[in-house]
Amino acid sequence: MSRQDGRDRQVSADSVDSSTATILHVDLDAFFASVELLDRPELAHLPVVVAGKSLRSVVTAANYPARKYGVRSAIPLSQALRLCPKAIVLEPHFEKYRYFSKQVMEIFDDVTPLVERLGIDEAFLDVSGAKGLLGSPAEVATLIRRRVHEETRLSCSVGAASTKFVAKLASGRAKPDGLLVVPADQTLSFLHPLPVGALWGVGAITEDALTRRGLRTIGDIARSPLSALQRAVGEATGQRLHDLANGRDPRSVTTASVEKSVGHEVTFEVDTIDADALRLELLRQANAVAVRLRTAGWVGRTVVLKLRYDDFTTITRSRTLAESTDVGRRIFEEVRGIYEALGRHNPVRLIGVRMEQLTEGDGQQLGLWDADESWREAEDTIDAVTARFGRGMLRPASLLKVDAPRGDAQNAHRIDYEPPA
DNA sequence: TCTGGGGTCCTAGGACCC
DNA sequence: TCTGGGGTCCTAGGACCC
Repeated sequence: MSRQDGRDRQVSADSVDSSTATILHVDLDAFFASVELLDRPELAHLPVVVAGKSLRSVVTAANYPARKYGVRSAIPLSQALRLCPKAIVLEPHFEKYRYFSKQVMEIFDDVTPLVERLGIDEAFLDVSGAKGLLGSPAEVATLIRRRVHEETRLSCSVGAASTKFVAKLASGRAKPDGLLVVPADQTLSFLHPLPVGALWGVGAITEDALTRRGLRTIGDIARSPLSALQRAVGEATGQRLHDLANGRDPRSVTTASVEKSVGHEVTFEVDTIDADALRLELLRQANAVAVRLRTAGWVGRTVVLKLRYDDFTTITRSRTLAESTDVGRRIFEEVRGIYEALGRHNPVRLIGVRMEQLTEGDGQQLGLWDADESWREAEDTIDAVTARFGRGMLRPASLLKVDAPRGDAQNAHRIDYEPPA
């Protein structure tokens, strides 16, 4: 194996034969925090976390000085501040992250057409075809790291291996600002000492189930009989863990992915039992989901309502429609029906709407800025208005002004209405 | 000051059909 | 009168990932 880090950028990548490690996993270091610090370089050596304003927010990113205190992504902000009271809290700016993500992904696209994006800040690259033009995988990785730093001032870490899973583990071990190459013939010696929690798909609960059976390292999993593993964690997971632990990962780097669902959810600042407020939120989310469906040219057939109560118990209820839809009003009616069928409620902490069973639209709907589509938006807005001010107080149609010039996406659903006197 | 928001995948039970 | 097995669809919940 060969490790390269920020102090030692050019040296060790050449010291090992990387020709079998043709899959790269590139991961930006502490991405959200690093982007924020581009504008606030004077804070870079201080503990910084990125988190929303809400009292109920969680840490979405922590820089390395903050991690020294045990602050990590996904822990509640309140806990982070207990661990590190001096931490500086910055609000997230997702537009900026998308911008930098695009810059970085374009560098990847320059290197190989085989790029598989994984969220906003990481990707797999198959560089087996780059050998002639750009050099060995280690050389390609070094090139990527240099370009990312030169063009964005962000640092990233790269793992190079013969499979996706090992490449991802390697990038994690290379962090921050490093490169780790694991040649194919060193895969098992790299994997087997690692704890089971390092396996893809093993979180806290599965880790517990495995360690209770005396399986502590990936090597233990590799040597465990498949059937015993499957009894412990289920058929599919058992098979997958057994394969990964033995260095088998058949997944190739794939560029296209098909979305299976779209949804929105929100956690309230304060738990609520106000049925009107909940309905209004459902309407807002149903519309937002519908807009995303139409923008993508999809329709969905299964409507899912998600509720989390004040005691954190979470339920989902779904209904499958006879016909797929991309109309906010239709989604709202269904989800409202599901909600009302539930009867009485404890205080609600979170509410969400999701559409599943997505397929391509039939082409009848010409887009957001089609006049008919805009009228659907108008109808949804009428519902929002009447939900807020009460039915019978409005003659909605006469109060609405729909501004939707054909083909003008910007104004497509800007709908003005006059609130009641 | 306990626990976000976007998702994917898997399991298990029941209905229903052949 | 009692009872197969396979396959698909639907629903609910939960683990996990970024």
